[in-house]
Formats: sequence, C-alpha cells, structure tokens
Amino acid sequence: MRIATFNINGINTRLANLLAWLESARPDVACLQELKATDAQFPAAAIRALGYHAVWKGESRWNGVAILARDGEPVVTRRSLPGDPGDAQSRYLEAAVDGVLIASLYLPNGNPQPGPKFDYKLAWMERLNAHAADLLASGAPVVLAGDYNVVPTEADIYNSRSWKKNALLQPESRAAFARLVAQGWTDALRERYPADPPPWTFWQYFREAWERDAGMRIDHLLLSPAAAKRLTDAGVDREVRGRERASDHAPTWIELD
DNA sequence: ATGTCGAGCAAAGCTCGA
Repeated sequence: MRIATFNINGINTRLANLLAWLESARPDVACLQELKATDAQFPAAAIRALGYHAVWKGESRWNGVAILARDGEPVVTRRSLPGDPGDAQSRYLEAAVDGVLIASLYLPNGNPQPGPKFDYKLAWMERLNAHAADLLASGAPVVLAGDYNVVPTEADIYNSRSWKKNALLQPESRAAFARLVAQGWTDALRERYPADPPPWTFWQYFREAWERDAGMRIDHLLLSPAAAKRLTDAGVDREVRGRERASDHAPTWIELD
C-alpha cells in the first residue's frame, strides 16, 4: 500500500501536474495540501476519471486539504484538528482507508517570526501533539502525512545560514516536532534514509533553489507503531519538482506491507 | 535584505501568502 503526501500549491493551477503524477506514480492513497480552492472548485471529476475517490476540505484562496484513494471512498473521521473551535482554516482532514487511519495535514507556515502567525503555528502544533497522543493510544495503524512546515534538524536543509530567522527552523518549531516524534512516532523518510543528507521535499522558487538543489525536508509521514512495523520503503518523487509550472514541493511517499 | 510565483481585485499594478 503506497501512501503519498504532496503539497500541490493550487490544485487547479497545477491540475495537469497532479494528474500526470497520479497516472505515473499510481499511489494507493494521496494526501494533498494547499488546494487553494473552495469545496465547489475542487476538480473531483478529473480525479475520479483517473480512478480516485476523494474527500476534501477547501477554503477560498488559501490552505485546503484532501485525501484521494483508489480502493474506495475514504471514510472521514475528522474534518478539523480538535482544540480550537474558532479556528476556521482548512488544514486537517482525517480518514480511514483500508484499515489505516490517515491524516492529511497542512501545518501553518508561521512567518514572519516572531508575530501572531508564529504564535498560531506553535498553538496549532500543541493541538496536533495532543490529538496525536490520542491517536497513538488507540493502537491503530496511523499515518500523519503532510506539509509540517518544520525543518526538523540542521541535517534536513542544504544550508541554514540564510534561514536562521525563518519560522520553519526556529528552536520552538523544532522542539514541538521533536516532542511529537518522541511520543512514539516513526519519521518514515528518516527511517529509510538514516544517512545525511536525507532527500529534500521542498525547493523554494527564489534564487534558483531547484537548479542548485538548495532544498530542505519539510513534508513528513509519521507512523504509529502498528504502521511502522509494516514500512517497507519510502522516497521522494523528486523529478516532479523539475516539471513545467511545478509546485515548490515534491511528492513524498511510503510503502506499507 | 533580497528573491519567485500565482491569485484576487478590478482594470494595472498592488497586495497577500508562501
């Protein structure tokens, strides 16, 4: 069972890229982030035509997450992250697919830092950690997949010199992510690629980052113990980042037995 | 400090978010 996560950065703007990748990679499940589309604008028919059922949570202009699955309609278990009923941003969707509980999450970017956006990021991470602990306690196979907007360690970026003040690298962001993993989650890409550097998942549009391979690892799949023991492979579909009108992220995936 | 990309608004270039 192949489960992928892909920050598409505008599902309608980059629909051709998404469809081409789905057709060639054929993941069983695809978690998408940054749809930048309302529920009504979601291209359900084009995705269905490729054989994928989908559930989604849109928003006008920003954010938006989805879960696609080949075997049947994902069974939605949550459409928002618990802990703040006033949070209207579409950043969390959770569903069961073939006995695996899967979350598609889009963690707040948090820039500029410091400021209210960074405060929101850290508060969101606390809510995620609380909910993740509940999921872990269930004993179920769980995959928390998405754009975490966190570079976990100095080994997860080409060079942090020009990124020191960025919210993705702050000690608070890294500490919250480390606390999450320490609950008992397996960082699948790190498990598969323990040597430095790991594969990058994101290359910013600025300053020819892709051409220079100036990337970082911010898209993660965290596995509960019941899922981790089934992990057989993981990787990044790096070539997708080099295509015309590409997202600034590449699809990142795991294979479960 | 800067840089790129794309959408919205509204009619062209600015603003926003990333």
